[in-house]
Amino acid sequence: MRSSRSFPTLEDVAKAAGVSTATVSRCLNTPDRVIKPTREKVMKAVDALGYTPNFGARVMAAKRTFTIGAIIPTMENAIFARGLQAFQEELHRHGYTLLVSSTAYRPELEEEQIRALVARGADGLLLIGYDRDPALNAYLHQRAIPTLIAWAFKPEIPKPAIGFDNRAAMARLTREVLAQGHRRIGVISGIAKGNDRAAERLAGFAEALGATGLDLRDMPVIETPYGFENGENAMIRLMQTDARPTAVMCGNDVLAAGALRGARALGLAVPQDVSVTGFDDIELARIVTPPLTTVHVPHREMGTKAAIALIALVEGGDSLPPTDLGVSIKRRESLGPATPRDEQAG
Amino acid sequence: MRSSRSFPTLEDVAKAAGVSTATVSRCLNTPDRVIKPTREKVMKAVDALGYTPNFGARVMAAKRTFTIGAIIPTMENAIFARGLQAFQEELHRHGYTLLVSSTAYRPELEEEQIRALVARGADGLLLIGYDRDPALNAYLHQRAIPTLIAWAFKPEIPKPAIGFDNRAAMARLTREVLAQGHRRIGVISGIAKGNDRAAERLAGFAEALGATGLDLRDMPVIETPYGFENGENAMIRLMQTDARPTAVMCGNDVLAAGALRGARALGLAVPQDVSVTGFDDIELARIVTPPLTTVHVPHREMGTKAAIALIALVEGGDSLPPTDLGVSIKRRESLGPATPRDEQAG
DNA sequence: CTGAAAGCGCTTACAG
DNA sequence: CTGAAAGCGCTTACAG
Repeated sequence: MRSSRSFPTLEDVAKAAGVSTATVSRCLNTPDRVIKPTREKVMKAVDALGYTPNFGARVMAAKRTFTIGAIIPTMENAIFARGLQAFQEELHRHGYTLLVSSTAYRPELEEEQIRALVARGADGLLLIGYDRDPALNAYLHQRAIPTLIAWAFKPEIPKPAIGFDNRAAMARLTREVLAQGHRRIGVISGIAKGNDRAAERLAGFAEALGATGLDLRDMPVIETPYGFENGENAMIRLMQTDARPTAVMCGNDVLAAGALRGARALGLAVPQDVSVTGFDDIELARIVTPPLTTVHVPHREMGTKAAIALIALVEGGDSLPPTDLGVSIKRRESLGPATPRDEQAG
Repeated sequence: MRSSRSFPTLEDVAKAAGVSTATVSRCLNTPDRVIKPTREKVMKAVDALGYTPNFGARVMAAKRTFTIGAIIPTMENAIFARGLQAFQEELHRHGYTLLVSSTAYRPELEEEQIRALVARGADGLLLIGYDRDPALNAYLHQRAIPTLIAWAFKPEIPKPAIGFDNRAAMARLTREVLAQGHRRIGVISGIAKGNDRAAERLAGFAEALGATGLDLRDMPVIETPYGFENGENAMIRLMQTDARPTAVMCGNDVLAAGALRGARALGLAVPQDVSVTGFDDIELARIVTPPLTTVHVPHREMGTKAAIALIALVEGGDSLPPTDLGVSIKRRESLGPATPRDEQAG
């Protein structure tokens, strides 16, 4: 049993070294405020006793846990896994530890998770996207928990955020698709409700369309949870209609990988019969055949910068302007020129 | 500033409700030990003040954090991401929070991470595999931190573990490959040093080979860090030798996906010219062309059961026997019968 | 540069 | 069922 055996305390060390507990504490936390001989005596005692500070006591006295909480939709999606990995590595470098929780893409669970992490003493919080109940924002504000929003960036919202403009990115990719002559473009989107990144991507699509005089309402759009099989099924549905799209833009790479397989199941060649695009540029985008034209998002960079920004927030206390990481378009084989309708209808 | 504003304390609640702090504490932690009228009075005060327990104080007094630490090689590998996701979901269900740290596949970092999580007050630890410095094991034992090993299972080692027998699994898959007539089999393995799972897979391969009168030393084996491009390069190297293997077994699915692309780069058809197998059965195994024959590992189940077992260890205190989850072989198109040497040499 | 001492906000035997 | 009080092990003004 853990509690029955007791570990050496600061006081034990102080006694062994013949100093006060205050001095031991200083040796450990602010060593330059102690002269060298004293410090050496103390450190020797620390080593001899195998002393480790008691976490709870330290937290209570210092009112900080050096712990950062992150709440993400899921670790199973490579984009969050990579970003979170980089986030954790950077936190570790600064002496912080990561507390994680996931909502499994059920936004209604987020509040409970936030409260749990706050109750666990998280010094700061990393949250994905802006969509949130005002009451929750009020709670966060009242508890004065530094919070950073990642994976999204809206210049008009004055909250600390680090990410990229999903809408602008999708608009850019759409313009590339339009430039290839496509005029009938299908969309396989993630569920937009409760996911502002998905909603923004759809909005960006509509925006680029509008600029060319086209209308979103004329395009076949399917919303489906992110997932390989869902992409496959959606693709099959889209291509079995009378007015087949010549290009299908997907809400992320996983959906696009599924769409590729859907096309194959239908005997359609990509991009000759139909073009496909993704979003995120995860490893999968390079692995599938043909490789995906997609939006490259710097996930690791986002994670690293998010860690730095959040620590600054926690330690500095003052707010940070939203920062836009920017994305680029990765041109690969899955996007080609539009094929005249009659030819492809075969 | 967080520290300047102070939140209501237990004592504030006690005063507001006209009871002692002990009673408030009981209402929150062991409500059945308080009669209903008292409890209602207290809860009303809790709500009115918006009271939340102070984490540090609670930890110090209770000597528990309700926090579990996990140290994994990386979140970027889907197998750990999925398992950890399930692990976290189950922990959450039991009121525990997950603290994560990763070694980026550098085993020498593990000790530091373990100490950091212990210092953060983790009530228990999830560790991957058995390979560990004896001094570290001694430290864990001395601190009396309940520890569970996952992703591996060795019946002969009497430590709490939950996983599967990597060696037996690889031996089984090898027998399938042998049954297809392959006698010259290449291996693209993960780095075995410091990774007992990779080492065991290699050992399982050798074992099955030996049972058929073949010898590992006659087979071309490449060790390389897990990674798509590494698999691709290794495959190209293997197939450019004089004595080409007719089948290539890979240490995991990511390497196998790379091998598939390497084969394609060389103009080799899979499985007609060369068979390829994977390990893990992540989503990718179904996505690539052709889909991979691989070992199916129940990652989510492992995560969920690991959480349950570790909580039992933390709360019960007594040890658990190692449990074997078992794996199955997924037969897909990437494995086919061996082709006569002269034919394929072309 | 160092020490005595208060205080952080809970939990939990121990009484009653 | 409830309360008074000790105690958990640190940190940090405040003196000196």
